[in-house]
Amino acid sequence: MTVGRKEAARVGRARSTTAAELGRIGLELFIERGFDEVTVDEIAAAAGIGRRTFFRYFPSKNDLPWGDFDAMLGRMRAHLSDIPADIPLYDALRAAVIDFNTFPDAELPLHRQRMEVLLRTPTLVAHSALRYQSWRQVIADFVAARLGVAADALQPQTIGWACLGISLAAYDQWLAHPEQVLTDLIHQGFVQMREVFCSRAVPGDV
Amino acid sequence: MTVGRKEAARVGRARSTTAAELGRIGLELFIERGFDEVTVDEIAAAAGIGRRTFFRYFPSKNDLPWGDFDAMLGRMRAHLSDIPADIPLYDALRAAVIDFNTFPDAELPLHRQRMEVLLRTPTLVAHSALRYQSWRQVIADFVAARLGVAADALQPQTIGWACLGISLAAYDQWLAHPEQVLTDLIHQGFVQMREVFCSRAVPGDV
DNA sequence: TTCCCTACGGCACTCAGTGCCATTAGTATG
DNA sequence: CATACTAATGGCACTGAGTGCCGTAGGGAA
Repeated sequence: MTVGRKEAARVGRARSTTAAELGRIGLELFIERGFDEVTVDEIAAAAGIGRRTFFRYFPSKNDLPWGDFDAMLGRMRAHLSDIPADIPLYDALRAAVIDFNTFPDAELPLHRQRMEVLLRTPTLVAHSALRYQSWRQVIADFVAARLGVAADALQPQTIGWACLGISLAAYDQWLAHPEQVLTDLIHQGFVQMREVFCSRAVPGDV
Repeated sequence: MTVGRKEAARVGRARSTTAAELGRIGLELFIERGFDEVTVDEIAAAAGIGRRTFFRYFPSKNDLPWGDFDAMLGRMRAHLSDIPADIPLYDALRAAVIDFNTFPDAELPLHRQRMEVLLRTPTLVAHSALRYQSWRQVIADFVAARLGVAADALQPQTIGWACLGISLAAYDQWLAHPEQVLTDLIHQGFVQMREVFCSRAVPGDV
């Protein structure tokens, strides 16, 4: 079980590239010409590998633009578990979602382009639904632990959807209005959600 | 501009089937053998039409299980515009979402099977994202009108996501626990959303 | 060197989806 | 009835994603 940080020396033939490198090359092509205008053959050729090999690095063309999303989920999970128990759930969620979407200024331009591809290409909008499932589950697990209920119960799942929705609506604004600040938009989303859902209930509400 | 209810007599060759009929046949196969196990060729053969013709009734295999979703959206839009202006936004949304997902008892078993296919097949979960865009927009348009802001503004879009999330989380519970009542679950989702988002804010919250 | 192990990549195949176009089956008109 | 017009059908060929199979290349270990 050598979990060497680079596992520099392994048996067998050395890998000819990395998922990160392949992702960089592919994303560049997508940004330049549009997702649907680039074939897997072209990405493979640009990376100097065979088409068959591409599918050993990414299960599908759709997965390429996401980069190492699982690692990001891991960090969000870690961040959530670091939040003190006396912070109210609403504030904890807001902090975690904002943290998840906070990037160094230097990375913002590329992040914007990546999200432009991901959120403005119908094929990818569709495929993203599968990634969002894992994202929502991270939120749901946290909410479930806080409330002492099962992670697949209605409330944690509903809140998972709400947080996802706040994020995606914020991204949509951010892409349309580049002068705005992404994390501010997420904050506003949380506030505006509260505005609507905390309006006075009519009599008879449970 | 003859908008005859059946337009019984038109010029040109008569259609050999209908989208509804094709949808019925296809859905039956999907329920029986699973979405991924049925090819378009098989659906076409079962319906007695050519494969090429299938794609004139549905833009993709993924669209078949949805039936006439646009018509349902139209009804939701109509229902929303019938809601008196003095009903609070939260209550109006809850009523509309519940109404959208209310079906006669006789239709429930089939509806459950349809949703089972739609929500438990990864391919369709992904594709659904595109349908949900239109659904959310109906909600967003209503919220925007109520609040007097643009339909593509942050708040209407965020609330659109929230309502979608409440619905889908409720459907997930409903599929997992057949003894529960779908519309009750949606109601609970609205209540539970409020529970979390209306918890006391810490000082400094805008 | 030889062995072993792992990654590579070519090939052939399935299936979704599309453009093209000849054919079919209707209605309208003389 | 014959002809003209119109719209749907469906066959054919093609592109592109994704997969199983398998021989080969390139690395470390004995």
